[in-house]
Amino acid sequence: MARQKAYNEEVVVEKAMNLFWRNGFETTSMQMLEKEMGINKFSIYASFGSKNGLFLESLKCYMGKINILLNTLENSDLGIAGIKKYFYDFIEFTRETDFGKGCLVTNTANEINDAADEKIKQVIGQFTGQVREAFASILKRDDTKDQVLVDQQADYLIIAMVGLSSATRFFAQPQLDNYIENVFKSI
Amino acid sequence: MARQKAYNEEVVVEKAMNLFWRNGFETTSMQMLEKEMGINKFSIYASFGSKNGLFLESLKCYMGKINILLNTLENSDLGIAGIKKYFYDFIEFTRETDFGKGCLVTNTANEINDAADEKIKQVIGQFTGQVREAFASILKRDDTKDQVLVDQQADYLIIAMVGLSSATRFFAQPQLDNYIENVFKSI
DNA sequence: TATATTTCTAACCGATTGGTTAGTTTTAGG
DNA sequence: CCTAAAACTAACCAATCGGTTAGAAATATA
Repeated sequence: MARQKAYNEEVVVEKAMNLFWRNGFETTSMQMLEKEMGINKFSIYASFGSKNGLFLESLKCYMGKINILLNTLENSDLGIAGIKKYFYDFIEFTRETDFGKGCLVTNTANEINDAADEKIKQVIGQFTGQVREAFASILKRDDTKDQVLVDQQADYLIIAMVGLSSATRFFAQPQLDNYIENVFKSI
Repeated sequence: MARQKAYNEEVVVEKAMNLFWRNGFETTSMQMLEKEMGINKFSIYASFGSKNGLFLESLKCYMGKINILLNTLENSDLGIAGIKKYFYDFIEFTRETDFGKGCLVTNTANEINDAADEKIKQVIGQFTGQVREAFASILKRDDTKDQVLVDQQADYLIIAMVGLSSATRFFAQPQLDNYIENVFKSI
């Protein structure tokens, strides 16, 4: 009954996600988003309400991509070797984006302060918990490990993963390989 | 021959450093700095030239504090146990500042993009190299390790340290303890 | 083809950004 | 005590921030 949208929301969100990923939330201005998404500021606000709303959708888009890696992990029967493979897969995933900027969620957690938007903080917590649970569910398959050990190792691995996320931004592949091999030597 | 400064530059830099540490470079505005440092914008520009100049001095101030920990490490004869102690000392150091914000240099490295000020990028590189060398010099004291192993372990430890820096911001003490114990289990 | 509804363009909003400057206050040396 | 030099206050600057809005353009339905 009226004029139709000249853009697809999923498509433009992915473009926004890439820009946020490359530059961080604060550094990414509406001007830059207009250019990258190829649509006018009006359309961004019509579709996503605010810069925050667009960023939340971008985070969800990112998490969708990570979930593919997590599903691969959970469907594998490699045990701890599968988790190690996830670490390597994650590096490859971040390299695919042609700029090496680690994990968007970790970067966001590093950027925001306590006064940040509650929904964003919530998404960060959910995502971290989700990855930790994926690790724990794999570890739990080995019934020689009791729950205490599973929790300890999952806690260790999620922190090692946060470290890897930063490391992919500043260190070369041989150092990252060396890091991962050492991380998995201790479990 | 003229009016004298009503403030001490070292004192106000430390205040600026704390504000930058708490909020990051971009989020910290000149308004906030004026308030925290207790001096007028004019005086800040007279003493430090620019927001960037003030930030560089703040980074140097931070590194001076870390150097105290590194000196303690290099003067100890605890070997790897001394490096482990440095990890714990670092956590305590970040907790002392009443807001838990990890390592200012790591945070800065996470925040800036490729187009950032060259001097800042240089300082980050120098600092990372300095900490890595401190680790390497301790590892080298054990003459059962060859140079290749020393380099590998130093590379591993510097990445683990970057990870710890982020982790202090989001994880509680038991998880951090668990992380450190696992890190040092493998070397 | 007429109309109702939505999308779009582009100018605009107040607030805030980092940074500057004119003019006043202070103070040490002559 | 006078004066020159530095420190200070506070008003100001253009540019940019996220966000809004009036009016033109497009289009599915009647």
